[in-house]
Amino acid sequence: MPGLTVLADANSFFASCETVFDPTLAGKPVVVLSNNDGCVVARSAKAKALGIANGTPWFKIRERARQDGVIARSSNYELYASLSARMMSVMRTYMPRQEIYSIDECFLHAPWNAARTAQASIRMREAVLTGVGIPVSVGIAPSKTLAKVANHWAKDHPQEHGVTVWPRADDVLITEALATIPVERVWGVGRRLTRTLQSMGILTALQLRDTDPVAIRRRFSVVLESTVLELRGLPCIPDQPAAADGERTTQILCSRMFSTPIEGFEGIGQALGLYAQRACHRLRRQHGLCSQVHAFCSTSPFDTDHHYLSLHGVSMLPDPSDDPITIGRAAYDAMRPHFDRHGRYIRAGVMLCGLVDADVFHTLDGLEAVRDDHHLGAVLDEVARRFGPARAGVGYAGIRGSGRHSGDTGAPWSMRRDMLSARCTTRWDEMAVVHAS
DNA sequence: TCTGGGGTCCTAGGACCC
DNA sequence: TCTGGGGTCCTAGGACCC
Repeated sequence: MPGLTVLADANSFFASCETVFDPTLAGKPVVVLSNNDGCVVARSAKAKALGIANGTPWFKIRERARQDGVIARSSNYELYASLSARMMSVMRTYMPRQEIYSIDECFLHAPWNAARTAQASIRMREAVLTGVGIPVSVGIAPSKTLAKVANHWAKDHPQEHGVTVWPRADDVLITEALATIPVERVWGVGRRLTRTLQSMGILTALQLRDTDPVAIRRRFSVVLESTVLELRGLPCIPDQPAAADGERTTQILCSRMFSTPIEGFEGIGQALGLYAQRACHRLRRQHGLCSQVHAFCSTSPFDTDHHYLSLHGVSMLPDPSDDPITIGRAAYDAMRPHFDRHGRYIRAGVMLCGLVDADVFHTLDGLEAVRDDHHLGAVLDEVARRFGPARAGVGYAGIRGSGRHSGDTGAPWSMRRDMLSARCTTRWDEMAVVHAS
């Protein structure tokens, strides 16, 4: 139906979240680090201006960054998820349909003309800024891909005041803008495609838009063909099914890097047990059962003194299950026969596949799921609901270290987050304190 | 010393069927 | 013994996203 696609995307979301409850960070170079304080995953505008790239390992730039006055924070996903939910709920009061695309961005459908859509977007942006404290940028266009490009344009051009409106794909101004945008900044064009496209002489978003879509489909795929059509203003990418509570995924993955390497199967077994229980918790939350449990672990690809090892095993469950003990044991059994005791492992993970709907499955005659007869999963879920995540579990999942974050088991390999901010919006004892004088 | 953690979709190719 | 064309389903792997 007629109307425009609106993409609202927070500016430097994680860094902005850190600033909401610590206003002393405003206007300063702030970076947020990945788990184990490994890489930079978000930068404030000032940090970007210092030339810090996303994905940079923190240990490589730490000294220099300190000299430059950069403030680093460990990632505080509990805080970010809470502020994301507030931001999304404010925005959906301004437009009739919202598709939450990631923690910091959503598509909105505006069934109006350009002027009215722009007005609503400006008000929406103001409401999020004053009500939640997060600055967002808005791109408005006939298709999602073009709205994404418009959103980048809004972020890169302060004179747009955070809202870029591109109502007609064939407008000469838009054509001129696309000519200045490198092809790798187009949504759906990653590193590999960029290289191939460049070798064909396609360097800008405009050149991609003006390439024959049929040729693109033959040479690449229907996905990239859609990208070309979307750049021409033809919407091809449908909304994902509503992101309601209990939404189903097709696989569940829980994996982590360790703060120090693990040698030997005992430690790997502990980690697999912990990750299996977290995956299992997510499985029950979406009312699913799984029929395959994958376990994997690997050594560091950066350790040139040792052979790189990447081990992977699968257990097929005789009957689909959501029981933490069954799934934990399956992860352990999947890895055991493949394990190489000579490795120094820095990562392990558990993936649940072959997911089926628990409510549908148990109605099938003659097929009995192994459904957590002892209700251990349900008890663990209730403990988590009342007291927060990771308060109780089997084996290492039931052990708490002295650190505040929920990933800390106290094991030597447990995740490190040395610069964690307070979870102001989800923990009574970490609420922000304001002094008046 | 120290390099994240989730997901989705598409395609090619093999197995199997008529 | 030899042999066609076309379809479906499944899986592994690749590419992408934030």
